[in-house]
Amino acid sequence: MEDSKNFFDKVYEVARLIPFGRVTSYGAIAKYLGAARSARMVGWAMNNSSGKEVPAHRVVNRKGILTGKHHFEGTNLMQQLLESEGIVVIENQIQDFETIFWDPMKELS
DNA sequence: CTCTTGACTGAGG
DNA sequence: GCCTCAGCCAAGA
Repeated sequence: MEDSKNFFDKVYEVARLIPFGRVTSYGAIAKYLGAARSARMVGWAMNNSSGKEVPAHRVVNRKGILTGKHHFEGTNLMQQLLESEGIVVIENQIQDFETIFWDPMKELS
């Protein structure tokens, strides 16, 4: 957290700070890190985070769609993880997204 | 070095 | 609300 050697490391830390039953977007993380235009890099970091303890399933795109579910093992693993936290997911899209949305800019400011 | 791909986003029609 | 286009930057071929 302190060093923040790599952009990726920051992404991992923020992702780990996401509270239970909450979700955030790639852009929110990127913006919090000062790279608002680098949302793709957040996604790339998540891809590299495979095998780590990063709750990537809590990170979705700005629409609340599980765009990254394809990167998980099963076809519905990501959805199951979210549902396990009380999040309702229909057709790969999070319901009440705005309600459970966790903005690091507001929560961590 | 150049080109393509990608877990994205905002603006414009 | 939807679709399309452009910008963004890192990694791999």
